[in-house]
Amino acid sequence: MKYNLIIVDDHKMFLDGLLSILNSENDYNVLLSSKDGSHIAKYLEINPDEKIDLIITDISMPQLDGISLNKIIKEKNQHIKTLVVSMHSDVEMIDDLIENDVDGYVPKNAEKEELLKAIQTILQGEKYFSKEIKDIYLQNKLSNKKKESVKLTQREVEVITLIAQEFTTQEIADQLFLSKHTVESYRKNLMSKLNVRNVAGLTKYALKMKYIEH
Amino acid sequence: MKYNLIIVDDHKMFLDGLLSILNSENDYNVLLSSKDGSHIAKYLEINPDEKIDLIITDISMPQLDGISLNKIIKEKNQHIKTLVVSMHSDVEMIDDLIENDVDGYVPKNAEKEELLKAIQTILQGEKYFSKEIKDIYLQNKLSNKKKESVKLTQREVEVITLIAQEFTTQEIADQLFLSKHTVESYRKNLMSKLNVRNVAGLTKYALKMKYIEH
DNA sequence: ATTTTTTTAGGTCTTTCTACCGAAGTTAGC
DNA sequence: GCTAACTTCGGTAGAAAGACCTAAAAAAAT
Repeated sequence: MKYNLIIVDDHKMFLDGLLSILNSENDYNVLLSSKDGSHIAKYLEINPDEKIDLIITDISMPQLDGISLNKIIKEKNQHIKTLVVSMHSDVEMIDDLIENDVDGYVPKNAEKEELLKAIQTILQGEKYFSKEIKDIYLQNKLSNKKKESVKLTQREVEVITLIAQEFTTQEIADQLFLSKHTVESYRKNLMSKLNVRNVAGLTKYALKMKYIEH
Repeated sequence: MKYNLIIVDDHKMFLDGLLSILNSENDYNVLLSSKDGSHIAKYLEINPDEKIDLIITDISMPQLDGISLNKIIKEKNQHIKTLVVSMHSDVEMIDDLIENDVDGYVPKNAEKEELLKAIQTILQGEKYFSKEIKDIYLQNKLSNKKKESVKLTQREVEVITLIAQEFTTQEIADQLFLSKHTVESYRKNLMSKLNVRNVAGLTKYALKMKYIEH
């Protein structure tokens, strides 16, 4: 009896690669492969009785991102396992995934053997997170004991967004109907909260958090 | 007679995928696959007589990025064709690649068929750039007629890199053994060249061009 | 209901940035 | 060889940013 898999990745070529790796194994039957998470969500809705064992998914996808897709999957089909294969290894993302009950995470620069091991482990009911991911996660958790999660308030996000959009303090003050002193306070607090030295640091943070587009 | 290929990509899994795609074709013989561009550079130096037809490479790689690798390849081995397979589709990057005589560019979300077509086309001595790439390129070139290609000098790149790394003018001056006036001149010229207003704009540009890491 | 956080704003002072100016030696392109 | 671009440095001056401080009303959390 073969396991039934579904693969989602918007990089078609990667999808092809994964497919040929899995097809060369005898245990797996790839039911469906798609470059769009929303297809999968619809498929699950239409075919509730289909026996699916594992869904392998990327994180960044155009229509429906991997995290949301995972949420949708797990909401209605707790028995379906999910494995994320991605090139992003931010702590925030890993946090997000763990909270959403993902069963495993393997970076795209992992070896083929590791991927297969991850699939096997997960199908046996265990979790699989690759060493790199665990390291990043732990290291960050340990070093951030005091810092805790740096959370910006709504107003702070507004200000840092405008700063990263190259507006001057006065312009930001005008736009938000604030005193320029207030905006300066925000900038100061932002820098100290985020532990950066100047606008360059704030801009990088805004980009990382996707407050502005690249 | 098979064609000899070399593949470079730091995403091991993608590499495996590419390999299995190419191995399923009969015309190609993958001599070497590596996740590090510098290996390839060394290999070419050690084996100057090896007959290599095509090198397929990613752009963003840890040790030696695709653009630099391409430059090294083309400097000593004009007969070797190069195909870039990447997920980045910025105009600047495409510009860079064309200037460095890359023979083709296919995005990672392309179909397997397109990849094979690209390889065939290039091996026949023509260039192959996928439609998406050509579109992005043309659209941007047309809208940027006046801007022209903004080229930064080596020194300018050094300065903008340090600016984006949150160093102050004085610190940059000290590091580069320049007067702070000089550094200020550079910053001013950079802003006017790149048409940005301040450090935030410079930082975003530095990130886009990957002068610094995210 | 009380405490904490957020939002707002002011002052002072130093440093840095940005905008102008000019200029000279070096390198590279034509 | 000439010209253009690059690299370097200087001055002046004003705007903005960044380092300190305090503080109070509003909102959120406990």
